Amino acid sequence: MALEHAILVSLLEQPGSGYELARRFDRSIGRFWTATHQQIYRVLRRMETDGWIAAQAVTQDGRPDKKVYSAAEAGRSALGAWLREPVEPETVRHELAVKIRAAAFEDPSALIPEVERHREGHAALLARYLTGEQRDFPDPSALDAQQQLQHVVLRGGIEYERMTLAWLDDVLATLHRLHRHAD
Amino acid sequence: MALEHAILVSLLEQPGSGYELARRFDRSIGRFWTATHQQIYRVLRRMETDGWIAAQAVTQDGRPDKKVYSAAEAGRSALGAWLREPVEPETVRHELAVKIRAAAFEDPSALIPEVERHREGHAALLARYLTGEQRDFPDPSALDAQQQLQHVVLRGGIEYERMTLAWLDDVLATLHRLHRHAD
DNA sequence: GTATACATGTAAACGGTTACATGATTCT
DNA sequence: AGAATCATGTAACCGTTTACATGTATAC
Repeated sequence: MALEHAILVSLLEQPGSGYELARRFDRSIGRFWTATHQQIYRVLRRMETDGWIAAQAVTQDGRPDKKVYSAAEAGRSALGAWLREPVEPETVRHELAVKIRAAAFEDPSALIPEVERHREGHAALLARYLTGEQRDFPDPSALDAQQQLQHVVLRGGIEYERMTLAWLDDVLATLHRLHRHAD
Repeated sequence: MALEHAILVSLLEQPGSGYELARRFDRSIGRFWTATHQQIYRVLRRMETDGWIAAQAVTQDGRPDKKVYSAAEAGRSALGAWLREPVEPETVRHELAVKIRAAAFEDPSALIPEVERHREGHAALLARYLTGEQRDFPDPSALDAQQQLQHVVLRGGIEYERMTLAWLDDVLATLHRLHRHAD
């Protein structure tokens, strides 16, 4: 389980409320770990009970009050212990790949719009990553350790999207070829 | 959920028992969808109840009897309906990326052996994919539709591993650079 | 007036993981 | 004698998803 640890990293980078964390998980952290607000609130309560994080109530006017969490010493050392544990190989769940193999038993060209929609999504994501890279890391030679590590993770996302786009083009070419030969 | 559909695809490609399916999920199908035998047996029973698959008892001597499942008409049409549904974007769970960002709050060089172990795993997987490609698709111009679709999915796996290897080299270079500057 | 953003929760259902269980056969 | 392969299952637990719930404030 890494949701606790992803939350710890986010709170170490910047303290925040459950709501703010949920928004971060929709954006930067969500690139490599997704979570809904329900999960986040539940885990935050457990982490507070365990002393990994500390909450501070912040009253706001014009807006609901919020609880701002920050990482506590116990959380920091738990993160360190987790870092030294070996990573289990990630379990793969690639629905589109299942569909592509399933297409052999239906009309393969019916998948073309689906794959094109996927392709557009990945192209849009790549564009957002590249914009974010220029905004957040304009001068790669002037980054501290934290930023360099954030940047290398972002580069991974960028390369993943590039590879995926090229592969989806390959998939589309294959589907079109099968379509032509089915005529 | 796609486990049902992954099982259907596998049974359409080749009927088999729960045990045989579990082995396939450890190999070819496991490239893009993982499942343990417990999950598989549970889902097979549900699918049989729903009429998606049909079982045939096969008595063997020298070995335990087995139930060989094959896809039924209802399963085939369920697969077709699923194919026409839009794919939800996959939820990402990339534990190593969380660790890399977490490394900013610990000694980053402590992650180096971990990343190297990961790198070796991906290199070994790439080698297996390439061997499998040569064995199963020696002549890409002489493939039927089913094989072409299997091949394009395998090419996706190969490109994913290549990209990951290059990225892990990038990560290692970053960690080494941080280590040198920390001296 | 309607939609969106802010802010936090409960409850139920589902899917996946881990541990345990059984029993025969073949290979070393 | 012990390990690995074949073959199928139960039970408990945990994490994730989805639906429901509430209420204020701001923007259009």
